[in-house]
Amino acid sequence: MDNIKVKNSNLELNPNLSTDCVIFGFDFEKLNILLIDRGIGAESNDSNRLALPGNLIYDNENLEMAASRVLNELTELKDIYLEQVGAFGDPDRISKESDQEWLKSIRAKPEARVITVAYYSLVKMDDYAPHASSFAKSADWYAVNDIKLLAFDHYEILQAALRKLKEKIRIQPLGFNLLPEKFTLGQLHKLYEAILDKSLDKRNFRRKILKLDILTNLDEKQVGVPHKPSQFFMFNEVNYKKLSETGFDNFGF
Amino acid sequence: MDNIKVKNSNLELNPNLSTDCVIFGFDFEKLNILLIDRGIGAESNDSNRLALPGNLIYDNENLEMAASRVLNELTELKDIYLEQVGAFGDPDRISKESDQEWLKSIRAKPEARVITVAYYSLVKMDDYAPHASSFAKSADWYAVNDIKLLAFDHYEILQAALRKLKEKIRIQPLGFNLLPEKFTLGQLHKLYEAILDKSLDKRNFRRKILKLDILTNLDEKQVGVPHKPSQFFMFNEVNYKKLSETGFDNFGF
DNA sequence: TTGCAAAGTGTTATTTTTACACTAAGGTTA
DNA sequence: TAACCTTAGTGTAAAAATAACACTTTGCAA
Repeated sequence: MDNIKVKNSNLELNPNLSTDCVIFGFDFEKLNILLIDRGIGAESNDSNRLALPGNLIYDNENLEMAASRVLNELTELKDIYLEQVGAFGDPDRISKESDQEWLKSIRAKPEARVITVAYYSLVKMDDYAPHASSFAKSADWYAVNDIKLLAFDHYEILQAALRKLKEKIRIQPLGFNLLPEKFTLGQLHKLYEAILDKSLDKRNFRRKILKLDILTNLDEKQVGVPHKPSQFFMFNEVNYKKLSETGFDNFGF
Repeated sequence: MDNIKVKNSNLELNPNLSTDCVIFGFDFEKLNILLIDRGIGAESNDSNRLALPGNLIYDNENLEMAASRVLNELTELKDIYLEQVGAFGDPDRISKESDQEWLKSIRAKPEARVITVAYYSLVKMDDYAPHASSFAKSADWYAVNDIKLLAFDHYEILQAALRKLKEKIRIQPLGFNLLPEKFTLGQLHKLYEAILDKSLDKRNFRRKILKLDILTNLDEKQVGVPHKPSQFFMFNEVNYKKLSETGFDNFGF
């Protein structure tokens, strides 16, 4: 780690290339996203203050490394699942006045044309405690569904990431990166509903997810819940990984 | 068009940003790709001579415009279907010796770090007659399955484009951009087999594709073929477009 | 006239999907 | 302590989709 930082700091940040991270987390209720507050604009409810965490890319970094670095600087998490969303490069994507104002405060060449390569990542919310970082005065989780506006073209990037995530869930198992080690089928069910943004029949969901053979029943019950306690499950890492690689043709909720 | 060219020529090509096009065509037998021959390397069968058409991006261009410009310079085709494959940006993606040699002959800063944004496009092969262009001494169609090696990281880009195309065919109708106006069900069948790289049951394919309600039977037969002549079909543009937008959940061959 | 090559056509068994409602367990409350 | 609330957990039947499979037709060529 330290080696890499030293190496990077000796090299130039490329003024034309940046990366932005769409960091998803799940709180057992809804899908959340980690955003930084740029701390400009008067209203505290001005969503334009919020932006995806991101930064310029060093010339010796590959794209995923750069995204991983941004994620790590912000959350101190390592080895996090990352998936490329795509490149976003409209010539005027950073030229809005409020965006330029902010860029001037943090960048050497705020007017340079920048294309950004966006990645989305899935993290366990418990693993992250919000705190500041080099490029963010503050960072926090926000419910995805509450976000209506973001800095730059970040709202568009978020929507693209959501689309990708929804596609992904159709052909690969999902949850390993978003849920704690032990979880209930109800929680997994809620996660799928949150990502797909629609309700799924409980019995059909259970039958289908169990047939995938990626879950291990821990024979351990919830305690202290004011209703029938649920069984805990964990992912069978071997089968989960196998299925991630092969994918499945039909998981068409 | 001319306006755009003039505007572009007044602006700088950004030395850090390029676009590459994976241009697919179908010859009723197999999937083909349009590649340029860099004309270096001794052996004529040295696939390393071949590269995806691509170029640096002007600072006032958005990414799709740039890809569209490259495609248009090469083929003189306009309004072609383009889909982003993603960004490719390993720091050493252009540093291979033979690649550097070529870059020196065509670029001002051959050593600059370049990330490329790749697009794939689907074109009717008949609409294109191979010819040279500003960035290509020669260009020709090659069978996708024969390609084992390309310049830079272009082979990797091709594979990523193929993956995307295969995913796409599962959820959207396809063929409009690859087939002539009139075509037979056999040709459409072969197209699907070529893209998915596996054989599909004839009767099941026909039933499924007809159920989509995107085809119009022209009540017109092939003539001069040494076997039972086939009916010609065309796409029903309205239904095709509608289905492109909604997509379908299951077309899981 | 025979042969060849691709077109065109249905049925059946299997699998997958969808829709749907009640009982069980534990804590909370009146 | 009984009634209540909340989530867990369970099965079936109808409908739809998929998969597997073989023979006849048409036109030209030999």
